Amino acid sequence: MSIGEVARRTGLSVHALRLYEREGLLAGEVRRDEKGRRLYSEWDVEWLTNCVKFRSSGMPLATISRLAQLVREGTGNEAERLELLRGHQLHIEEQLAKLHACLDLINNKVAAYQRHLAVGASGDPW
Amino acid sequence: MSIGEVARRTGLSVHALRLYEREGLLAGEVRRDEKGRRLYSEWDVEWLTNCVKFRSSGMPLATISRLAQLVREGTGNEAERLELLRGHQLHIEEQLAKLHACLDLINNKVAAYQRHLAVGASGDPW
DNA sequence: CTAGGTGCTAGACCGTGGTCTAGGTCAACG
DNA sequence: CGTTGACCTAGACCACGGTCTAGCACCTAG
Repeated sequence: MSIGEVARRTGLSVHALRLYEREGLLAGEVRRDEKGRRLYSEWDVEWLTNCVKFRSSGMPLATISRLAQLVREGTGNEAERLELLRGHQLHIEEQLAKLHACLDLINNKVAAYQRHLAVGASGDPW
Repeated sequence: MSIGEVARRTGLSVHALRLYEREGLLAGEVRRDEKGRRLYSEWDVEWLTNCVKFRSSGMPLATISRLAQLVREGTGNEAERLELLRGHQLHIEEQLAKLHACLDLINNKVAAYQRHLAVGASGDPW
């Protein structure tokens, strides 16, 4: 599968795909054809799809790279992979808490402004 | 209240506080004492606390700045404030969805690795 | 008197995560 | 044959959100 195809399927740009490769995010070597063009496997696309999820939940490239490295190294380091994943689990839970806190704030403000606009209330909700 | 005190209370650095002011994030003018030092009100701290929440939920400085501007301009633009807030509401909901998607992935992987480690199963979960 | 702590401004610097460009190779189309 | 389009590398460039420095002023304590 060509880089363009993978870009379409993952939503990443070809630039980003090359960057990710340079940064070592890919578990599994990227093969090349005779002309030096990258060839991706179905499995690479799955992995990259996971990378996209990690990224969109705030995992830094360096961390994904570390995970990829562990996977590349093969069995024997499962404990470390687990630790890394659990670290990110915590991180996500913190983010969820912050998002909920902000959502509460906004919901209140939105409700206040809606009342304000509907009733023509006086006094600035803010 | 001095900038140092506000830094302590909001968790922002004094550098960040000055940056925020330059970027127009503060609704309400920051007064200065005779010697030119910033004086913050209790209300500024509340506002900044909200800014911190907005930031930690991914609202860009530019957007907070816009909101602050609307608030500074006084009543009459409530509809636009509401629109801005609802935009961010949507944004937060998207983030929540992404976080949950990643959390699902991680939970599965964590469970897989725990089984793997406990049972000494063969085959790499990844 | 002096040292330490706090504050000021202006502006340099930084990490992160990309994006874009230059300059080149190749294959297919018309 | 020329052009178009996909790909390659190396490296420049960018936005964002800060952080830090230089150089200065002031106050307080020792």
